[in-house]
Amino acid sequence: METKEEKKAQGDKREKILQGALEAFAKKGFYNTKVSEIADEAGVADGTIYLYFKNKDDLLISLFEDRMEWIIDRIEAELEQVEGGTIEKVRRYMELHFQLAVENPALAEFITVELRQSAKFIKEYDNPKFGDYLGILKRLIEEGQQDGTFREDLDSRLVSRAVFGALDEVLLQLTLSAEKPSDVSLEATQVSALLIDGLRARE
Amino acid sequence: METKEEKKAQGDKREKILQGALEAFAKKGFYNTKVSEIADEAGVADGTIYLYFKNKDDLLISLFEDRMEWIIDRIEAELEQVEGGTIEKVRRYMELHFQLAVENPALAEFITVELRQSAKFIKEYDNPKFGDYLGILKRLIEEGQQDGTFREDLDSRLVSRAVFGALDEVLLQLTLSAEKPSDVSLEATQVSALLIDGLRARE
Amino acid sequence: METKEEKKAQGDKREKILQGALEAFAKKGFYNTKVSEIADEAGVADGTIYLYFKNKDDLLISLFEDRMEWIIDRIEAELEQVEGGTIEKVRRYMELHFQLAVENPALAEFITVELRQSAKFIKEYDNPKFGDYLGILKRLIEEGQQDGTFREDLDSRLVSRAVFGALDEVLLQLTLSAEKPSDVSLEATQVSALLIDGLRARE
Amino acid sequence: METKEEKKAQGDKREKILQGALEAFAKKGFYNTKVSEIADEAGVADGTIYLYFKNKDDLLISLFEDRMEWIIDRIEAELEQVEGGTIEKVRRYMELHFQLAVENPALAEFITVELRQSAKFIKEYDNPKFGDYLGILKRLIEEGQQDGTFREDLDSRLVSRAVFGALDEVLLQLTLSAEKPSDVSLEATQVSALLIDGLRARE
DNA sequence: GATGAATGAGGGTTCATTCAT
DNA sequence: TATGAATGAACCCTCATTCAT
Repeated sequence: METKEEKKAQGDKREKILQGALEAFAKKGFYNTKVSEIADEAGVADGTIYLYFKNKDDLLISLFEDRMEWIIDRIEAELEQVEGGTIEKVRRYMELHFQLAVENPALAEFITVELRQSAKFIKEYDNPKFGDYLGILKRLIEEGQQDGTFREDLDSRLVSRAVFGALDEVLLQLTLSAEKPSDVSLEATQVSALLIDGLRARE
Repeated sequence: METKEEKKAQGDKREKILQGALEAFAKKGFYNTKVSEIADEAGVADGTIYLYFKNKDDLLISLFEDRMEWIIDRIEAELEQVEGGTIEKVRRYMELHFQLAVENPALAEFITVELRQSAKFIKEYDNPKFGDYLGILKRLIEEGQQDGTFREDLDSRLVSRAVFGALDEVLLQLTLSAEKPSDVSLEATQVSALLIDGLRARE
Repeated sequence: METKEEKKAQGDKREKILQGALEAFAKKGFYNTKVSEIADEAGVADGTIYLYFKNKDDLLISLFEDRMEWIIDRIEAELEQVEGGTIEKVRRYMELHFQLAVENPALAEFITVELRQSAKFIKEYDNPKFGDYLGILKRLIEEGQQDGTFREDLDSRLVSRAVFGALDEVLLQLTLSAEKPSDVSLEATQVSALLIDGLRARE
Repeated sequence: METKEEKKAQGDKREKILQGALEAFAKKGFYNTKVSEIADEAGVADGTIYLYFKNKDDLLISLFEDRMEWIIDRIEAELEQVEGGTIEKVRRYMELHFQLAVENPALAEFITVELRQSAKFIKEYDNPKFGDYLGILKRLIEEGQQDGTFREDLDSRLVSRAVFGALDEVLLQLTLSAEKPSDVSLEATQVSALLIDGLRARE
């Protein structure tokens, strides 16, 4: 029992810091956020952050890893529930992408805005979890190509990128607009329609 | 004559700074670039930058404005040459998007990576030129919807965003990969195929 | 019995900390040594140190006091064994100074390097034990002056300082050199020769 | 003219910082001196220090180099003036050692207290100028050994160390005592007597 | 007593911006 | 205009010390 509680207490503080960082980064961006602001947001002392993370960069990377992992788990769990063919799965994937964003606006802001910067400038970090996330979509597309649902003349890797980009940009726009939407089903439906029809095999 | 030469000389120095900033931002990102590095790259003194720009933020914004304007001019000029219907124009738009990126790799890196950050964190700046650029695409789509080429059930504003996102993400990927591609026609073709087929009206 | 054991246990832990501090200070110097490193070296928790010492300064001072006392006891015990006149005693004093250093290299590094700093910057501490150590030498010199062995035109306090300085500097040099000497009798002999001949009364 | 003035202005600021650092280090020691205190003492902004020195360590090292060089020049110039044999020169060397200390009390405090620490803990710095300073003494001793004035059974390197140690320790004591002496000829004479008689060849 | 996670004041260093030349 | 030395506010991170367990 004791070890479990200790583990939990530790995890709690680490998680509080990650969450504080997420809020802060979403609000002001990585480079405009002071470590002390993260500490404030998390309700810990500045120094405490350095008990759990090597430095500010490491905190950013850890936040990506942690949240992407959570997203991947959620998406994969939901996709398993889907009854229907590949198209239904892809549609659901897109729907979930938007839905998670609406449920977690700070996370959405953080990922849409910071992912690119960090991909490029945090040295020697290639964000494997993001690759995993894209991999889910890539596999769905390949499934569709194999079962004849999707056209075969498109490279699955390239297309998964393009689809992600489309979703991400639309989300960015929603995210940045002053009034945060509580419902994005319209947007989700339209973007799905565009992309799925683009993917569909023609006779 | 004299005024013109002076104007030109001025313009030359201003342009050298903008170009220096572009190179520097592309290489290291806005937040990791020192003003002195921009000055080095431009071959001017640090202080000179402040004769032409209010501050570092203003330099970033001016760079966006200037380069986006240039891109818009190029795209609009090229689109006027296009013979053929809306589909041909949209295809050409996408092609040009990639082509300009290949011809101006620093510019491509700069825009794909920095546009989002700056959109969000440079205070009170809503990047009107970027709106203009998207506007071109939006108008093409609306033309297509009016002449029956494109489906009418999609919001042109939303779709133009999605299309831009798809192009941009694919470009980012190309841009970040170690070996810079000299030819991206394959990628351009595939992404066009996906998106244009998604846009097409069905009978 | 129990109290004695407790006392001993206490003493053991206190001594472990002092020894850990000695090793650490010798290796990296007072200002470059973290309290946590001392704790590591001593095999105790960081907080434990504060049960035995008021703070890091106090630990330094206590270490001086303790080790100087031990040195003084050793020297005095050995000097009592010396058969022969003042000259023999002074020679033995110098010999012992080097010998103790060779036997306790960490202690030698610590004292040669840290004594001066601490003498000056640890507030309100005038290092009485060091005075005691010098006092032994001073008294030997005065004995020699009274019994006619040593010249009387020199101030014993000043000379004891000078002699200590000579020994200390030579030791510092030996201590800092890469290969730690296991035998320093040559150095001891030469320095003795120089200083004792300098002290000797002339007819 | 202009270049010379510029050079001088530059030199002036660098020198002001060195002098400020010297005062500050003498007063509180290297590790207890904040960079901002040095800046205050020098009458410059904190950042200015980093235009002239890489970091705080570099400032310390530069200060050693610069001041030791000055001392060496002074000593060598004075020794050239000495009429008389080796003994007179060694006596003068010792006298100058004390005299320079009295004339430059901050410098004396700095060198007596900080030299050892820095010798050991500033990484990869072996203080060549200090070697030069000792070299002067070593050469004088060797001269004396060759012309028969000094005994030949002592290693000149070792003895020069011992002599320096004796001088340095006596100086430290004078330096640390509350009332700064304006005249140290007594001390100089006594220490000279001790050491020179120790060095002298016997018939 | 013993622990070590948590604290938060403090300091070295950076760098956008200024201004005397 | 152009320069670049100088500025000093800002910030990341360290580490001596505390205290709940």
